[in-house]
Amino acid sequence: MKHDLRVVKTQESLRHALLELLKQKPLESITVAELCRLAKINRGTFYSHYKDVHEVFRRYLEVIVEDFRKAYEEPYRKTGFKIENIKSGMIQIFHHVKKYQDFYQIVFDKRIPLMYYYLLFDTVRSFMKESLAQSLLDSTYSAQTEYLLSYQTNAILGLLLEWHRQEYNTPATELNEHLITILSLNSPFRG
Amino acid sequence: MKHDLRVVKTQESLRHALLELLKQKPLESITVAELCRLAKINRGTFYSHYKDVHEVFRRYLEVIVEDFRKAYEEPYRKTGFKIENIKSGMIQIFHHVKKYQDFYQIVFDKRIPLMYYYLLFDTVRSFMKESLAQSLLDSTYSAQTEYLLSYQTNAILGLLLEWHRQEYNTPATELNEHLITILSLNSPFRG
DNA sequence: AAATATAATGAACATGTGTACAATAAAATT
DNA sequence: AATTTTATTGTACACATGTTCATTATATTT
Repeated sequence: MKHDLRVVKTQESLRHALLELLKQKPLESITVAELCRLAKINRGTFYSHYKDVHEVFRRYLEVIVEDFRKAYEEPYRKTGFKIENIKSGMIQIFHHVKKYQDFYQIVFDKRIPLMYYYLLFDTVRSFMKESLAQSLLDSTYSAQTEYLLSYQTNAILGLLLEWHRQEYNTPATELNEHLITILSLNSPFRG
Repeated sequence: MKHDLRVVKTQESLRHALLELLKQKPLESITVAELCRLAKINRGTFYSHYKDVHEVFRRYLEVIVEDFRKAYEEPYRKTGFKIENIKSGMIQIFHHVKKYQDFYQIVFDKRIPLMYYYLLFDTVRSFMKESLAQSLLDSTYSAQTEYLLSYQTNAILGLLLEWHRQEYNTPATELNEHLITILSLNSPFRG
């Protein structure tokens, strides 16, 4: 009774229908009704699984964001958490975003709720926090640190935001260089 | 025929009704129908002025964001655009946000479209860009600069985001100090 | 295979959305 | 003050939302 086949079938149908509709129209204009029509799922059934169309998208996005986390982690792994030794070629996040450009275009769309942005934000921030905890003494950790973390996290997301505005035309490799340059100017965690 | 009194009356009624409803419930749950009922405005009339409830809020918020811009400008004015001489007491943005906390709580709510965030972002970024243009040679300006601007702009907004998560409990004066400390670590525009 | 559990369906209901249009009311213009 | 202009109203319509509940279908368990 763990994975009822009927439930699996229903959710797969809905997810598949959503991806199909996203090829045709923006997420914000997709209604529960048409999603159910296409998926051949009763609307009442939909509501027993999801609150709204966003929830279908969010569950799918969570898988992608997990991949984002891994991409973000990469330079930390490569440098053995000596992040000051980072090299441009180690950066994977921009390649990741480019790979899932269709999704990030939705995430950064002005009509879309902040919720997805926060999903990214939390992912980056929690990883940054962990890696900072390793390299910092407990005594130096303060309320200041929380703000510094959010400052730095959001700065990184600012690059993605700008990329989005440039319609993802800048090559990922160029963004890698930009990030390295910025990081060499801004080194908040040094000393 | 510039300012038809009927139009003014209608828009004032709707704005007043919105502020009234916001005392009771989140923006996302306010419907056009109930807004019109409270404002005693025909629903058809509503649609001849606004696309949706968000548009009523957005127009109101634009006034507040203009005040935000002035608050952001303050240290630049006080230092005569020698921003490296900034002192904690010159910073006004956090006082501004605290003053309009009720609105910023909405802007940063996870259910709210990114559009309002972009309103803030664009305000900060365009000002930063102007003030940077003054202190920079034309030749040093490049695509890199666009990314650096978005990086720095979003970093500042990261502080507001963290403040929101801390439910605005941190005193504004403490945030001033945090910002000064961070800026003294991060000085991307020096030299 | 039969019994049991439960997910999915279909129908209904009150309310909201977005649009259209003729009738009315209230402005601005003369 | 009379005329013209136009904003607002009332009504209607097709469709969407979110919920409820009895019925049916299809899993899982025995």
